[in-house]
Amino acid sequence: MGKDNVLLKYYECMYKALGPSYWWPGETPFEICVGAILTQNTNWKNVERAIWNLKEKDLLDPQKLFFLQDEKLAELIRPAGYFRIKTKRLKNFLKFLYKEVNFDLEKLKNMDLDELRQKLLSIKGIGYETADSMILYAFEKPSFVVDAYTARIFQRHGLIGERVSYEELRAFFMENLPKDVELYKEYHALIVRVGKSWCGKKRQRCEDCPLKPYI
DNA sequence: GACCAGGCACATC
DNA sequence: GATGTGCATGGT
Repeated sequence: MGKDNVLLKYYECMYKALGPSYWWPGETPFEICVGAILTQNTNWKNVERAIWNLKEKDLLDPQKLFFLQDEKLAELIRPAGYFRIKTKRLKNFLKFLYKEVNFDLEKLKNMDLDELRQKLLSIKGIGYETADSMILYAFEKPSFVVDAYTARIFQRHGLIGERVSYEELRAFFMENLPKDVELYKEYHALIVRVGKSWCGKKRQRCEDCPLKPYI
């Protein structure tokens, strides 16, 4: 990929069409982490309901959630779907926070990116996308987030093959973009927004997408 | 009613 | 390594 970087052109194009995204929607690093788990294969609207339930009871706090009964937590996050398994995943994350940094998220921010990524990936229920979302949006380190939209859009545009793995796709972006937190944040956000409105849906091809000139 | 949504772990080949 | 399946709610 040359230095008039195609990926940067995509970025400009999406940004011009849609404007800034102000992502991640969430007031604290912890809220962002919770949202990252709850939004796994789930519409964000449903996640908002779940998070609102937690906020309403003043429970959106690592220690409070850690001590909250599983059944209670499950009931509160029910609107986000997969509520039983997500309860376990949240609890796994909370146990990690307790054991690793005694609930002090600031300490995670001080870790090296690759070390933090490895630790997050070792938690059951946190896979690549969830880990990278936390690292980028909650802990503000330059780890590019790949998701279903990313793969679909760039496959449809012919920039990548049909069967690229998550790690390959992430490396493709990270090797061809400056390692910049704000750029990565906005880039992923724009991809999701383009995906929702234009050419990223499952059974759809590009029609009036702002990226059409690049196909 | 079918299909989809900002995935992941686990079983199986 | 790749592929298939269960997990669940709410919107279109």
